[in-house]
Amino acid sequence: MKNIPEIPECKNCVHNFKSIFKDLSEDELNKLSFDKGYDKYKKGTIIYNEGSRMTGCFCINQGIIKLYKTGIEGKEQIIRFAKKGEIIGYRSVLSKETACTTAKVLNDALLCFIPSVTLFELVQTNAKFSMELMQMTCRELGDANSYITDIAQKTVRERLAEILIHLKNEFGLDNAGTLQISLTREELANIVGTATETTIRLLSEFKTDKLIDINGREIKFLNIPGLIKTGNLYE
Amino acid sequence: MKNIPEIPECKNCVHNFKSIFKDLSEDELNKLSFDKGYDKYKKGTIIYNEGSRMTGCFCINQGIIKLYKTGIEGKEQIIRFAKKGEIIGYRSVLSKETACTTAKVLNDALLCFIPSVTLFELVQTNAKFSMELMQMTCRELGDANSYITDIAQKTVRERLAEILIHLKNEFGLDNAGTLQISLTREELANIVGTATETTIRLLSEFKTDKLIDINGREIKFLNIPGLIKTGNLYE
DNA sequence: CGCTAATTTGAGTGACTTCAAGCACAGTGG
DNA sequence: CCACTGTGCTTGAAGTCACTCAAATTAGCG
Repeated sequence: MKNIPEIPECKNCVHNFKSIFKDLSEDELNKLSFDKGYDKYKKGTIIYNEGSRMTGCFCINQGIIKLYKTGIEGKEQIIRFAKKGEIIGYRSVLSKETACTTAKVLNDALLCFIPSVTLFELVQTNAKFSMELMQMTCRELGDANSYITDIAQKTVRERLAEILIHLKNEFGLDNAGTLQISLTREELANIVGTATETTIRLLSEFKTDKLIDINGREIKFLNIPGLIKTGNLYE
Repeated sequence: MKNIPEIPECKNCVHNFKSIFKDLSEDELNKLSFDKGYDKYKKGTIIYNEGSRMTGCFCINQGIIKLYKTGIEGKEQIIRFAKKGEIIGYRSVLSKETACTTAKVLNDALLCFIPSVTLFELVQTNAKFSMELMQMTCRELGDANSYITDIAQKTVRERLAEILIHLKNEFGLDNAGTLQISLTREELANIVGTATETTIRLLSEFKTDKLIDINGREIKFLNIPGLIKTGNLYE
């Protein structure tokens, strides 16, 4: 199991996706490459735990990471997923609090580790980067506030439809319309904030209503406007 | 209605509470004072609406502001309250998005208006201030994530107890143990994310259980550890 | 080794319970 | 007098429990 690819150079990586590091100078990118760690993580590995002190944040080079909080009686509440090009753990590093979520590998991942000092240095010296980071946080905060409203006011049915649309926007569909992230029913339930059985029943209903088609964990989108309507979105 | 007090000097105001502007230099504080607007707002006034473009943010010199989103069928979801020394609207200014909440005056308020350019200038030139602002946002994001988990997993009863404790920490009690913010049952319901009737019933139950005492809108805390337990907090 | 047997994990269903929303209406007090 | 509070009653959405079934893993063993 020792075929970790060569450590990627930040300056090559950064421009492939609209990375948070896109405003860094050549020198800063080189320094970042020099400072950072790099490792492979298998599915199911915990990258960091809720409540642990962070020594840096992670940039995802490959794979999908699930970020969740552990609530009453150990039930997980999924806060978000992070994919290629996104960074995780930055919130806790910046606020100097302990991690507010647990990060677990959903799809085998390659992660770069950016030490706290390096991140702070960049924030202090590069105002554009700092601004970019701030804006990302603000956007995330806006999303969180929206989700609070939804979870407080919408029915489970509406929320499930909404989450499906959200996952589509985040991870996309293949040519056949199949969602490009594979989640168990339980995970789906833990995003929506409901019981696994309820999620199963509602997915069946959506299938009956010809909104989606299901093949195991594959979810194929048949009627996107219908889902949007079911989720009470954009109104 | 023209007895607006003299416009407060930022340099005098900033040190009274742990303001976000505490790291500004004398010059920067003077410039801030010079740039800013100042006005009195009566209870019920809308300061800005969800979806509107922001031209600046507001710093609260006096009063309490209610920040809420409007959900399905106009039902309001209260996101937070802001009081003396806190700033509102900054998220939308920084992220250059439209306002994600509506801001309404709960208790007659005196607000300073900080134009966007002034805020951006400070962020660009004062790394310490920028850092402080970022940390505030990160903390708020952490809180939002926690609340998502609570609202998704806890019962209404637990959430109501939790909110009462939270309001206590935010607004304090007087000597008699009475909560120093006055909310209608409906507003309380709109924080918790439940129906007004349910809130009324639960408050009565809390009273029966000797956790609180109620006199109209006055809520007196009788058994704080009991409330903490009811809210499933710190476990 | 290869091929069952045993165990685990996830998906799906049905029956039952319960929490909380919704509706209607009666006070009440600023 | 209108907005807010409070109460009773009903209904429904969603949670819980208890299973079955299928597929995937792991163990066992000749």
